[in-house]
This record gives sequence, C-alpha cells and structure tokens, in this order.
Amino acid sequence: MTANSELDKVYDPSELEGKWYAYWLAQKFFEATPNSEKEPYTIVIPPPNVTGILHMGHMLNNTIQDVLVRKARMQGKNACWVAGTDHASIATEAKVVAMLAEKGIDKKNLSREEFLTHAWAWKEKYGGIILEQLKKLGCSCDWSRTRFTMEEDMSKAVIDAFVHLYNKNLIYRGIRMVNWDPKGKTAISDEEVIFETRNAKLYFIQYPFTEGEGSIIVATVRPETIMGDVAICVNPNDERYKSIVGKKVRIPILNKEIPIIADAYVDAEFGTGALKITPAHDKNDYEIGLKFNLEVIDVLDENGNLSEKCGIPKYVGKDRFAVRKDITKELEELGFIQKIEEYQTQIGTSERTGTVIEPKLSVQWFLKMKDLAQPALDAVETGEIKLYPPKFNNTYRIWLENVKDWCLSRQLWWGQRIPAYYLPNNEIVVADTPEKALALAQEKNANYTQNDLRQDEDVLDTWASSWLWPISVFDGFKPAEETENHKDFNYFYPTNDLVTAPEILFFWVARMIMAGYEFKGKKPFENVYLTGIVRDKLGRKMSKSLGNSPDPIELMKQYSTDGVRVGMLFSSPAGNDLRFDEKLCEQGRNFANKIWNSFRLVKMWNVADENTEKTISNAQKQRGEIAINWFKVKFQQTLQELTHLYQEYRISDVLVTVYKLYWDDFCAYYLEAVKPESMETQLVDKHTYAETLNILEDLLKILHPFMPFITEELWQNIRPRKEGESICIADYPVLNEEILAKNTKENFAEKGKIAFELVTEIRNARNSKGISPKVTLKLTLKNAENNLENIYFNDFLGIIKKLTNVEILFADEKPKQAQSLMAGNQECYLELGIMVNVEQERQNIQKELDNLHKFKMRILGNLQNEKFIQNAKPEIIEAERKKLTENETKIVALEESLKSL
RNA sequence: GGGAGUUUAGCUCAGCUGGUUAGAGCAUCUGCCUUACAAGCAGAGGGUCACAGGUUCGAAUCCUGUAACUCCCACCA
Repeated sequence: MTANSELDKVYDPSELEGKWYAYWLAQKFFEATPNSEKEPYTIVIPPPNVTGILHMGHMLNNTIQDVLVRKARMQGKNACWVAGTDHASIATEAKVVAMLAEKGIDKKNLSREEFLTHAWAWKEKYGGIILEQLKKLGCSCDWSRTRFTMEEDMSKAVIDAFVHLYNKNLIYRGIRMVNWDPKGKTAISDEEVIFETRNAKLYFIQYPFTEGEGSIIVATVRPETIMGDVAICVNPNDERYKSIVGKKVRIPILNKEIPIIADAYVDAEFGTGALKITPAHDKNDYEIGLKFNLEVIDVLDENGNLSEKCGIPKYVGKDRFAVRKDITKELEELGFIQKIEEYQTQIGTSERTGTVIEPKLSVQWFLKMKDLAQPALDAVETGEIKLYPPKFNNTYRIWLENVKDWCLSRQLWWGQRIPAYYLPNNEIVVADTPEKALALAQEKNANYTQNDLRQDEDVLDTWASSWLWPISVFDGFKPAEETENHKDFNYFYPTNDLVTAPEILFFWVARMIMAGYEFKGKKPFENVYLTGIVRDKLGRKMSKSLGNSPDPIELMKQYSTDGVRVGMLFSSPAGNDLRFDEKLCEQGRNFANKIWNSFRLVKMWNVADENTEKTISNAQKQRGEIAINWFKVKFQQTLQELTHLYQEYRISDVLVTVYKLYWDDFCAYYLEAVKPESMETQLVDKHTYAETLNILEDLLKILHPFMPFITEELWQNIRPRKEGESICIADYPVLNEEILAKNTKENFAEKGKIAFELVTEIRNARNSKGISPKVTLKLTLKNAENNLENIYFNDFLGIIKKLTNVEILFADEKPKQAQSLMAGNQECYLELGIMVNVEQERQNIQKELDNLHKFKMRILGNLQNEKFIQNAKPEIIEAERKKLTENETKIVALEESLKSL
C-alpha cells in the first residue's frame, strides 16, 4: 500500500486554505509585540477605502506585501504588517447619501449627528468586507492591530496634527479658486479632477463698444458666465487690437460696461485673440483679475445653479447647462452671436461623482507645503528613502519642487471636523477640544461662553488622516504615559517597506514622508515599492465601468489562492504595468499541481531498512549521492541569486527563479535521477530519502512567501509536526558557504550542466529518429586509456544512463553507424540501431563545422586585431582565447567523425 | 505646451558599469497515456534588439536625431 492512494492526483485547495489560515490565526503567528531581542520588520498597509471591495490592484499590491512580510518573518524578524481601512470621506459619504436616497431620505433633511449615525451604521455593516477578502488572499497581517482612520485615537491624531501645524503658522484660510464638485457640494483637490476630452461648442459673442460703432468678438465655451465678465483681455502685441485697449465694451443682455485690457497671457492665435475675463469661474481669469485688481462676480451657487449675483432674475436658481442653452438662444435672437463652432476640449470632472467641475472661489483651509516639502525632497535625493524602481525619483522631485499648497477642507460631514472655532466677532481660535478653544477665546474676552463658539462646518481631506498612518497606527501621537513611553512606536517606526501604486506617490507617499519628518523627525519608511497598474489584455486600466476586471474571489476559487498569487507576480516587475491574463493564474495553478505531485512521488517511496537496504543497487545509491551533491550546489547558487534579487525588490524574478529551480532542476533532473529502480518495492536508501526530504523542505520554504497554503500543507506532511509548528515561522534557508566552497573544488554544477546537455542531445537524436524511449541505445565514450577518470563528468554517467536509457561503453574508435555527439570536450557516439544515412550525416556534420569555422573567424578577428589586444580587458582576451581552444577541439573532433563516416 | 518613461521572439518580460553565436516563461509545432503530475513528459522552430546616423577594436547596451506608445504635470478661452 503506497501513500499514493491517499493523495489526490490533482491539488485541491478548497479545504486546505481555510484550515491553515484558521490555524495561523489561532496560533497568533502574525501578531507582533515589541521585543528588543528581535529585529523588527514593519509594513503598514495602504489602507483600502472602507467602502472598497477587493480588486486586482489590491491583489497585486497585497500579494507583494505578504511575500515580503512572510519572508522577513521566516528570517527570524519580528514581522508586523498593520492592516486597516481608510474612511475615504468623499467616497463613503457619497455611498451613504445614495443609500439614504434609496430609502427616501434626503441628506438635507438630516442633522449632522443624524447623518453620522447612519454613516457609522453603514460602516459597521459593510466596512470590513475588504479585510475579510484579504484574509482569503492569505495576507499575514497582524489583525489584532487593525485600525480605521476615523476611530477615536486616529482622529485625535489628525486634530492634534492640525493644531500643531496651525500653531506653526503653516495653516491659513484663504479665498482660493478650488475645484468645486456641485454634486458632492465640496471642493476637491487637483488630483481628484479627471480631464476628459469632450465635444463642446465654441461661441463667438459680440461685445459692442460703448462709444462709436462696432464690437469686439470673443470666443467662449461658457456663454452662461458672461454675467460674471469684468473685462475683455487681448494680447498687448496684437496689432488688431492695439488701438482699442483701454476702451470699453458692453456685456450683451446685461448692458454692463467693462474695459478692454491687455495681458501677455492671451494667445492671439486662439479664437479671435480676445478673451473674456471671468475671475470667479476660471483659474487664469482669476489670476488676471488679481493682477488688474478687477471685481470678482460669482454668478453660480454651490449647486452649480445661477446665483442672485448674475443679475438676471429669470436665470437665478437655474442649472448652469440649462442656462447655457437659454442664454445662447437669447443672444442669437438679439444678434450677438456671430457663429458657433464645434470644438473639442478637455473638461474637468470629479473622480468621485463624475460631475463637471466648476472652478469656484471659496474660503478654504490651506496648508503651506514649501517648508514641509524640503525634508521630503532631501530624503529621496540622498537615498535615505529609496524608491523602487528609481525612475520615480525624477517625477517625485519635480512634483515636490513645484508643490502647491494643500487644500485641507472638504464640505462634508464624514471625516474629522476642523478644530477651528469662530467667535462672534469672526475671530478664529484653533484647539483640539472645545474646552481649550473656549479658554483661548476667553483670553480675548473673558465673557465668552461655549455658546459663543461656532465650530467650522467642514471636515478635513481624507489624506489628512492617511498621511499620518505610519505614525498613528502605532499610537505615535498619543502621550507617552498612555503608551508605555511609545513602546510600539519606538520599536516599529520607522517602518521598512511601503508597497503602493504609483498613482498615489504624491497624494500619499510624499505626504507621509513630510509628516514623518515634521511630526517625528524621522522618515516613515525606508523603501517604497511602486507597483504597476493592473490592466486588461488590451492594455486598458481595469475599472468597474468597463467591466473588464475579473472577480478576485472567483479567481481564487478557480485557480487556488496560491495559483492566483503566483499569477499576479509572474512578469510584473516594480513599476511596470501588469497586463493581466487569466492564463497567468492557470500557470500558477499548474505550478501548484506540479509541486503537489512531486510530493506524491516522494511519499510513494519506501525507505530501506537493514534488510532491504542491500537489495538496492549500488548504481541507484550512487545516482542518489551525485544528484544530492549536485542539487545542493544548485540550491545554494539559487539562494545566492535570490538574496540579490530580493535586495533589489525584483520580486517576480525571485518567483521565476524559484519556479525554474523547482520545476526544471528538482523535478525534471533531481527526482528523475533519484527515482527508485524498482517500481514494485519503491525502495530508496535511507540517505537519499533523508536528503530528499531536506531538499524538499528547503524548497517549500523558499516558495512559502509566494504560495503559503500549499507549502504549509506539504510541510506539515513531510514529517510529523507538533502543534504550534508551521512553515510560517520555520527558518528561511541561509547561505551555506561550505557547500559553495566544495563546489569550487569539485565542480558539481559545471559537470552537471555538461551531463544534462548531453542528455538533451541524446534525447534529441532519439526523438528526431522516432525511436521510443523504451529502446536501450549504446552510447560510446571515446576514451584512449579506457579510464573513467579521464571523463570530466564521469560522476554523472549513472544519471545520464537513467535519464536517457542508454548503455555506456568505452572505445577509441567510433562504432559503425553511430552519430557523433559532443559533451563539453568529450566526444561521444550514439548508436541508434538503425542505418545511418551517410549523406545526411555528412551534411549535418558539415553544417555544424561551417558554423564552428564562422565562429572561429570571429574570434580570430578579435585576437588578431592589435587594437583589441591593446584595449580589451585581460579577462576578455583570456575568455576569447578559451573560446578559441574549445572551438578548435570541436572542429578536430568533427573532422575526424567526418573522415570515419 | 512642459517633463519622464517605454520600444528586445506571436504574447509578457530579463539582459547591471559596452565584451558568449541575444535569454526566460507562456503560446506554437512534432512525438509521447514512459512505473508523481496530459494542469503532464521529451524535443524543436521562432528575433536586422522600433528606425536612421554616430562614437568604439567591439553596440540591444553609450551619444544624436526620427517615429510610435504610455504616464505625470499644466489647461488655449
């Protein structure tokens, strides 16, 4: 009875995954507490939106984090991966408003408190979904540390930070042009505006001169804002208009007089070369308005409807786009429209609500960024913080050098309310609690009571909490006495690696760096790994609206979680967009299956005892011995490579390297070489068996960060394990210099390479002649002294025999009807047992000789070139000479075979 | 408009400071139900390294120009 029958032929993850994840949690393997004897390794998750559900971007991102964390944990570090969610003020508030609307509740009819009650209820009900999904992905987060950016402590940190910055005079209130989202009724940041190319119309409107005949024609896409016009601007060098600068025109319909001014900003080539200046509704116009000290007339209200100020009662309260139509019609009827052209323009829309953004003047809170940016700039410049790939350094620098002040306020309720209080005389006090605010107020006037204080209605931008994330998750803002003198913070901060999408390099990464230096005088992390964007096969970004994103949970069901994790990481180097194809997951699944079956094979074997040991042939034992030596070297060399690749964060290269080691070297060569001779007894000697288990165990360990579930299952079954043991916390293999040194002496790796090349040649010859692998062929090695020691790779002869089904002979002469093969410098003859087509064989050899001669000419071209000898590095010249010798040996051998045909 | 990046096999990507006859995986083709795995085994074919110049003994690699694509920033009404 073999173990074979106990194990399924196909890897079935359905029960394993849940079982092992539960075990890991129960054993608290992922929980980390400060321990001065262990080196910490910390990652804070980029907190997904609390409204979020897992998408392919998360899959990529979190798989990478888990690989890093699991590896660090196995390397004995105190690995701490902090998870949590972001309150995402706009997105969440939008969802809650929509949910309420479905129930027939209008936000307008709710008080702030009522609304927040609904919002919290919603959060409690739906907020944790994504975290549960991350567990499915196998993420080894310390769930006991899960945070939410709006929980009390976290919010307190945000408020404290605000007060700190305010007191440093870095926060100010200003009238600014902001991107107004009329649907969300909030200002949004530049980064949240998406420009879309849309078809629009360009209206050519006449503004008649106040004196004399004629008019100036202005091209605009926004006729509904003419009531907000305060000037017409032309380029000072524009010959057409030079004479009229300083004159006045009348706004059609409104009949208001405005001046013609000149400024170099205006492009004479565009439209008519005349621009209407509407400071309240265009950023550039606003700038010009400031320069010329022009009035600002805001003709729109917060809903995007025309306001009282527009001066035409019938339009007041009407939607901006409706008014555009109406006013166009009216202008046309009155003859003010010269023409209307079709026009393509970039229109800013809100990332969150999709509405067309309205540039709007409003009072907002701003954070001065210039000083904060400097340390962040330096940190990356000096390499104190490293970005992977480094190509992002440039983008980062340029952005920070031109950083603009950060608009902190949002006209929403879901978020941290701005801790600013207005006094009856409109003075402002800022403090973290109403009590302290009152105290401050009373310094101004002792008679003030709490009732005199009116708190600002706005909340802070979501990023005002996320930028503190690496600090606040470790309670870095809490007083020392509440946190055992910042025990967690001091131990886990600065964190090690941050893994995130390049889209939020500025929103989030740069700001976290600023916050780190500003509040703690220390960087928040050392390395930033920027992932690529996950796209579909056609290169389109995956999005809900396109419906081109697969459901990650379904994928994991179909291909196993390990399979999908592998699929995500195959060929997705840092910073490169990933063109996702389910084929990749299939490949991952196949790999899992391969691993599964290699394990089955080993499980089938029976270990020899004292009695049976002697029934095992020496040949089998010898093969085992050589294969073990060879593979151990191979493993060490790979391990060396992996260290290097991990250091450079080349995660997919790590995966591909391990994949090849497992599939090609371990399965195709090692296991095939070591396999028992007798399929009845399946006997292997003790030594081979023990070493095979060791090798398998090491392989599972280096695979574990990528494929946590299958590796745990197999690791648990390799040998008996005790409760509380796990591959999660097993020691990651360390480099063994001894094995590598031994190899330099004995050349296992190189000998194996030549031997396996010969194997391929033999198989190829067999294959091309259509000879079944079952037929044993004769392989004769040319060997003058008939001395095994003369053959460089003699240790591997047994393995060659096993892998190719040949009988190995020695002779000086080439047997009749044999095909010549070269293994390194060793000439071999393979008898295929069929008539060799002499002419065909001659041609083959001749072709090979021609190639060798061509190559020889190239080498000689170098070696006979004086300049090459003068300029090339000695080791290059040496290499060329070696090539030449090898080339010549091969030529001699082939010429001999040609003669003997 | 400004800046950055990319372009290597049918596809996705390696190729570090110039020095093997340019590599891998997938896909394709051929042959195999060979005593773990057909989600597999064995083997093969496939590239003027985007294009044009230049530097060099030597260029996928460095320089210049051109083209295509991508991203970021700005936003000509």
